[in-house]
Order: sequence, then structure tokens, then C-alpha cells
Amino acid sequence: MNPEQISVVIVEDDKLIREGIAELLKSTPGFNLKAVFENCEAALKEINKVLPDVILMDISMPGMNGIECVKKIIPANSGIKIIMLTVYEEEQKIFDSLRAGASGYILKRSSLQEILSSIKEVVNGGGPMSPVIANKVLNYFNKSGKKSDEINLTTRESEILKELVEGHSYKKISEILFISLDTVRSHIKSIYQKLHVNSKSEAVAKALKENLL
Amino acid sequence: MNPEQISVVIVEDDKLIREGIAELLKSTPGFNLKAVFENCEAALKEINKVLPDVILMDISMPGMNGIECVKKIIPANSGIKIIMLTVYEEEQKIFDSLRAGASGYILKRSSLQEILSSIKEVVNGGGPMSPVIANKVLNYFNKSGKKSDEINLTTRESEILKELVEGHSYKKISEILFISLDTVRSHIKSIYQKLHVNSKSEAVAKALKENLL
DNA sequence: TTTAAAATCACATATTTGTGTGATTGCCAC
DNA sequence: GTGGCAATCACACAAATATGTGATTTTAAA
Repeated sequence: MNPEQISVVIVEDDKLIREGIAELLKSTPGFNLKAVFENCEAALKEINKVLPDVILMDISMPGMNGIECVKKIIPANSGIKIIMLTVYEEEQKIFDSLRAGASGYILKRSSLQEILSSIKEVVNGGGPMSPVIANKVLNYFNKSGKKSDEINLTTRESEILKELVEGHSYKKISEILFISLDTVRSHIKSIYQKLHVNSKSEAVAKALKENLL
Repeated sequence: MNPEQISVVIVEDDKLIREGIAELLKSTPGFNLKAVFENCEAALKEINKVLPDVILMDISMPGMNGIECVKKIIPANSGIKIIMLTVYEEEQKIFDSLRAGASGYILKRSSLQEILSSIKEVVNGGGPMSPVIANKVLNYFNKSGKKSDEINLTTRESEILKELVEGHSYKKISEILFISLDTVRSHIKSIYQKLHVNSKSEAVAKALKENLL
């Protein structure tokens, strides 16, 4: 177990890519390919015995997908760095992976050289997010940051929605805003119509998920 | 109006920093300092007349803070790039700024050279997020990605919380999970205790805000 | 094997919500 | 000066929710 070496595990269903990267790692000094799995299920079963420095994880695979797999691995092995692999530049998936605890992300069409340097970077705790990814993440925010079209709440409605998200009851809100309980009801009725929901919790969920505040 | 020049506006309450950067920009070819404001309110009033390429915006100021200011400027002037300034490396504020639509972020202790190059980068649509920032953002995710300590929901409780976030009623949930309404109630009681809340919407808000799913 | 959670179900009851149907007032644009 | 919208308030009633107090059964750990 050379401490200089970076131990790696690959989880990837596509044989070509899997073996391509495997060959690359086997033939490159400084890297130690610990294991290769075709799917998440197999990886999850064995990962505790292998404990690599880095996992290269395909983002979309038959059976459990890579994101789910990350969610299961990270909580149990907080030290492991995971780099997601994908053919598509899908913002949502990148985002979800990072949220799940992945440390980085590379496109499968990256050059072999890029793959190696990404692994090194991640292990050294360096820039875990490539400029491309940073951009994607930012785009994601900007998109969801914009108020969705169609939904135009009045000032008062926004205020009240904000209070709902705070978890206040109608009564509490009426006290906070110095209006009657029935007025609160009335506004909330309009809010529900505009958001196409029909319960407090749905409204709260929508407000938070779509950043309506 | 030299199209080669980058027009800039500064919004910063600290006189020293404000004038320091102002001097820098005035004395650097390629930059055109359009205006300088001490606070958000003043900036908001005038910004439509000035319309710079880039705004350097202090993140924390007396009165309206920079993040709120960004939220007001961006929807109305989608072309304007905003770079946040701050003395602190506060992850939450960086995150909020980016979400509000800021294009980048620099620390006040950056060298003058760094400030200039950041502005250029942002204007050219290049890396809007510095590696440092990318890191911050990622850290933020990883943090909130981890289940907060203390909160340990059982499998069933998590399932039910997920359904609550979907906006389902107790009855619907009982049908989805093939359990009785009373059982759903029972689980939700436990969930409320663990999350320290006492309503559906509070639970939903907490689940979404703290990524408990 | 004994204990401790986790998951299930039941009953009771006070509040809170969701929804319908109206009404009044102020303001702004046309 | 009128029509429309935002904001306010009222009443009524069915449905859903919050909360307490139990009890039974698996399941998992000690």
C-alpha cells in the first residue's frame, strides 16, 4: 500500500469506458486501481472492504443510478471522494450529484489526461469543481432564481407566503401583519390559486423548491 | 463611449475601500468608472440611468444589504454583471449572492490586480466563479447535504416526510404506503418531535431547507 | 433471552385549514 | 368616472390536522 499512490475504484456500466479508464489507471504510475464494478449494487456491497481514495462513478446506470449510490456511500464513508462520470452535460444531474456529496464531475469525452488530473485535483482537496461545472451550477441557480413566469403574487401575497414558509399559523400571521384571520384566509386562497396548490404544505414546498420568495 | 472600455459602478459604504477601488479604476486604461454610491438605496435610484457593464457591490452595508440590492437590480437589468465585495469569506452570503444573480465574488483583501482581472473575466462571460468560490459553494452543499446531526429519522419516517413534501395528505400517504391513517399520524408525531416542529408546513419547510431527504 | 426500538393500529377531541359566497374601501389607469 | 385590482373583513361548514393516551407485533441489538 504505497501511500504515494491514489487508490481508485470505478463504477461504470459501459464496458468500453470502464475498461478504457481501467487500462489508463493501471498503466499510469501513481494510480492504483483497486476494483471495478458494473453497477451500484455490486459496488455498495464491496466498497467497505476496498475503501479507495476516489470513486469514479457513472451518473446513469441500469438499476440504481450513480446519484443514489453516492447518497448511500458518502454518509458511511465521509473520507471518500467521488467523481461523477457522464456523457451528458445535464445540469440537474450535476447539481444533484454535488448535493449528494460528490466532489467533482467529469465528462466521459474528457481526454485521458484530463481524467487523471481531475482525480489528482480532487484527492489533493483542490478545486473539486471544474470551471465548466461551476458554470453549470451557477446557471442552475440563475434559472431557478428567476421567478417562474406566470406566477405573479401581489406584495401582500408574497408577505403571507413568506410567513407560511416560516411555519406560522393563520392566526399567528394575522397577528404579525395586523390583519384579521379572515383576511389571511382570503389572501391564502388567492395564493393557492396562483400556485395551483391546495394546502399549506404544498404552497410551502412550491415556494421553497421554486424560490418564489 | 468607448466600446472597448468596461463601464463600472461601485456600491460600497466603506469610504476607504470605495475610493481606493475608484482611484484604481480611474487610473487604469480600459475601465470607465461611471458612478459611485455609498448605499443600495442611492444606487437603485440611479442605476437605470447609468447602466454599467459591471457593478461592484459590497455584500454588507447599512440599510439594504448587497444581496437584497442584487435581487432588485437583476430582474430589471438582466445584462448587468454584478461582482460582490466582502471582507469575510462567509459561505452563506456567497451562496445567497450567487442565487440572487450575482456573477462573481471577490474578497476586499484581493490585490488590485486581482480585482481588475476579476472584472474583466466577468465581463467576458468567462469563469464567473473563482476557484475559491467554487469551493465555497461546494462546501455549502456538502454541509447541508449531510443530514444534520441530532436528526435521525427512521426509514419509515423519511418515507413519510418525503410524501409530506410532495404535498400529500395523511389519507393519500396511508394509501400510497398501504398503512392506516392512524399509523401515518403516529409516524408524523415522531417526525414532529424529532424536527422540533408542530405542523405539516413547518416540517416541509425544515425538510427542504435542511435537506433532510 | 431480554430489552429496546420501529412500525403498526385505535379512539377521542380541540384546532386549524380549505373553500364557497359575499361585501367594502381605496387606488390607478383608461 | 368607471371598471378593475389589491387589500380588507365576515360567516359558514366540511375536511384535515395536531395531540394525547394506549396497545400489539416485528425486528434488531445487547
